[in-house]
Amino acid sequence: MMTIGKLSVTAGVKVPTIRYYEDIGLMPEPERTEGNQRRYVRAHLERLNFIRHARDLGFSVEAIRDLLSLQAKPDAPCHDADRIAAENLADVRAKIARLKKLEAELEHIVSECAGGRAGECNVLATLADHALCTTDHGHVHNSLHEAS
Amino acid sequence: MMTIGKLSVTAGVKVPTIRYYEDIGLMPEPERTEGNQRRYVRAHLERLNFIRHARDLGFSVEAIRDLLSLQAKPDAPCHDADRIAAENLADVRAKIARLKKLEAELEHIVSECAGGRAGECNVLATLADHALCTTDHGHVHNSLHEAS
DNA sequence: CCTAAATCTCTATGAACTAGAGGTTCGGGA
DNA sequence: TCCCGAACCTCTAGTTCATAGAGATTTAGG
Repeated sequence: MMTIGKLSVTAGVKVPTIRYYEDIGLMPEPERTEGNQRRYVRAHLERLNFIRHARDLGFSVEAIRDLLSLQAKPDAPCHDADRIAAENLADVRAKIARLKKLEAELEHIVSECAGGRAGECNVLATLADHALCTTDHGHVHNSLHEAS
Repeated sequence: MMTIGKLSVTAGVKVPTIRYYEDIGLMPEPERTEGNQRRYVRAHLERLNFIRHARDLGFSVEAIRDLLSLQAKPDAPCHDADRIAAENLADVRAKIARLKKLEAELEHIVSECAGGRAGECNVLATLADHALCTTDHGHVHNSLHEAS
């Protein structure tokens, strides 16, 4: 039996957010004390961890709701789970690819600029041109500043 | 010279969102026709592409504003760019790591379940246990369903 | 038993959009 | 040249996913 505060710290989810998740039905209503305070058990912690991880990774609340509801029906769960997983896989891969590009650019910026040579850094031009592009839109001239 | 509709389609950003970006100062006010309609040039498209990519990758509007503002001051821009880059690098790496884990799990789900064997699939138990965990919280028993 | 910390509900704020109402402008065809 | 439907305009309101206070109540340790 743990309080909402303990659950909050353990799962790394803020107290109001836990109550919010209860409101929208992601978390079940826990038992209450005589004085109306929520008391949670380990199962709640695991569910909340699941929700937090999924949110961190960009799943919408709706997707999480789907996922959580699946386990309630043990008949033919695979098909739905498969669909949900497949729907996210391409997206996840695209995100990884773009983040890797971004990582490389950020590394470049940090290592190059940490030296302290200001004025020779074309970081922003680079970023504006290609760093964040997954779709190849060819060689376009950087005119970021012209737009502002 | 393109209309907001053309810009919207080309950049993949909805029309109201473009106007919203203008409101909050991410996009500059473009020229207008006699009849008060916005007309954009290529520079606007590039800037909007930059914004969209950055948003997709999880940068906040504030971070993007920082990045965009840097190029306006050519004096000692490196220091700021460096700081902004460094602030984001760790976060980007963490995101990549977690997404890779998620990718592996999703692949597993898709390949395993695509066979069609319903009822033998422990996808959800797997997810609930460890799939989405970056912080190792040890071997906890899956009791997701007990919480609902 | 007493009190400080934690909890309760409820309402409001925040970011980042998104949608709709009601009116105006644009551009291609008759 | 005029017309009309699509696209545009502003403005307000709603959405999602939280997060922050106000003011009242409960809990637990000394």
